Amino acid sequence: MTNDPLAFEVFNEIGIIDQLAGTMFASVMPAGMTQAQFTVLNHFVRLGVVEKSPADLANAFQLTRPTMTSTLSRMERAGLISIRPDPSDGRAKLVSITSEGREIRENCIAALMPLLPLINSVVSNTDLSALLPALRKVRVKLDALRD
Amino acid sequence: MTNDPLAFEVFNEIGIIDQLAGTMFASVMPAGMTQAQFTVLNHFVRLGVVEKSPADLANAFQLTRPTMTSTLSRMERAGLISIRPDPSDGRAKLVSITSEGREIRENCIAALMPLLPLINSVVSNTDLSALLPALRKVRVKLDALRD
DNA sequence: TGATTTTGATTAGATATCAAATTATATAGT
DNA sequence: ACTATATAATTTGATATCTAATCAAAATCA
Repeated sequence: MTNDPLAFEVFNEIGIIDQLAGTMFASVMPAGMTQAQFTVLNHFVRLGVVEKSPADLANAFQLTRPTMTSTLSRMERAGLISIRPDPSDGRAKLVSITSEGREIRENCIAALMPLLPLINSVVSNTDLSALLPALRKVRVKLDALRD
Repeated sequence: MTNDPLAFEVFNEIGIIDQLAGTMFASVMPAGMTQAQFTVLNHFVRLGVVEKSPADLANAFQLTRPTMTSTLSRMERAGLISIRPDPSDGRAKLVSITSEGREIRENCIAALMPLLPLINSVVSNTDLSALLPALRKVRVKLDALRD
């Protein structure tokens, strides 16, 4: 039936899983919270980042700067982050997470947790454990290709 | 470092790979051609579909009907598909691929092919072969969860 | 039959994403 | 110092995607 090259089939499966996982994610998030915004909040908390420029954030997530501008504007309007001019570079800005942003992120994490038993009920941790290093390997190699 | 549950880490890797693959895909596609549109063209050719309603297509790709309406409109405007009223159901429509759509799809396939040696140069077919059934398994289970 | 519910498609209004173009500030080069 | 180039952010205009709301036609049911 599917006579695609192996790599395309793998990417196809990955695309479908990403879509399914994304739908599960969205279905439990608080109103208005998106994956893009959650990723930014998570970055600040998980890595203990205090301040970072939009350009650095765009690089970290491998998104274009206009995309970051757009997401950050919305997040600032929602009170999740704070943006100030960079005193040492007139072109740049510095983004930081607000305490409200931290709270919202905690809520998101809490909302995500109930998904785990659901996922584990159909996919064993054994399978996931086997998958993780294999996927990492592919990701790293593919990432290195971007040059 | 990353202290996430296994499942989240796996989904995270999958998300990154999907993004990287999507970028590679987009970089070789002819102007204006998107993954969404290519998927529709491919569906008609690969499965030998003659006519199918927008609702059926939306189901096949697990997208909402408004999303299909939007994509199909653009594709019709571009001459890739043809849309006619369903004579047997006054609400429905029937979509089919045009000969121009077939040609464009061939061009896309041809444009995609050079990616293969590039991918194979960093990821072995052995690794991909191992990954495919594992991913399929997860995809199927996750898909079944959608109920 | 007549009213209710379901289904197909669309429109409206979001967010995320990109490429191309613009503006402002820095940096480099001569 | 002055010009040319590079970098940061943004604006514009596109596509894909979603949810909610609308309209029309079909199917169900009372």
